[in-house]
Amino acid sequence: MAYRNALDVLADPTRRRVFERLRRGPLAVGRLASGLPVSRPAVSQHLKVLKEAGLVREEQDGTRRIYRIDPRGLARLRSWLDQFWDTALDAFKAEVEREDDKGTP
Amino acid sequence: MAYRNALDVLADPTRRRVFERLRRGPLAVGRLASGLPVSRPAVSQHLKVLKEAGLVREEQDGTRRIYRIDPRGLARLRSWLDQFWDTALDAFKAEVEREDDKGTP
DNA sequence: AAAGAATGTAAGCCTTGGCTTACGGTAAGC
DNA sequence: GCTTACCGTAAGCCAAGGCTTACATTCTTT
Repeated sequence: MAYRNALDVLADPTRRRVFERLRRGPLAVGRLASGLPVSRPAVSQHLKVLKEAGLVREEQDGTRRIYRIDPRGLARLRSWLDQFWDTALDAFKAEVEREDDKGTP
Repeated sequence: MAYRNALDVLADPTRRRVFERLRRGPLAVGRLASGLPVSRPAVSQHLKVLKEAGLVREEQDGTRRIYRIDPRGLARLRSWLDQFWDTALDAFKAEVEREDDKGTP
């Protein structure tokens, strides 16, 4: 799969846990992995995917890599959902009104 | 996998296309499948998953099954993202302010 | 320069799950 | 009642991808 959007990326439970741990602030890979039931390399691979999707940023600090959430990735996901939200809700609303018309002739 | 949330479910591209086609209004399975590059049973399976996740509702009309988006599923996904959005953005904001403090002593 | 710490990468295994074909079931029309 | 339309389900195949172990790399420290 060449391109993975935010939904693809956040689908995996472990990757979601990684992402949710970053919610409280930046973390190094080691500290990130120490609270999860998978190995450190596994976390590293998840971070790579999250980074490619624009959901996290990376910053080097000596021998450590500090990861933090990139709000731009969140914004893209939010806008997708918002757009969906609007049209889907409009359709739903119109549908309900049609049924109301039938109910009260 | 016993329980699948909205993110898991909407991760699959085909399933996302099914869901997005329902955005414009209710559709029967056959019509839904006729615009997609997969077989009708495949669409049927996707609809089952979407239904279990509370993202669509089903209604019988003769021999046809009409599917439509269930706004409640969308609402759950939205609230998850909103909660994430708030805390992640707070952390990001506090972080930027710390760097500003260092920049202008 | 040598050693240690922290992380990314490669290779391989193995489960998950999406797709197809084949089949079963139910409702409408003749 | 028999046929046709429409749909869900079962079984099986196969690619995608997550995990681990082993190794390579880079930076710091002494």
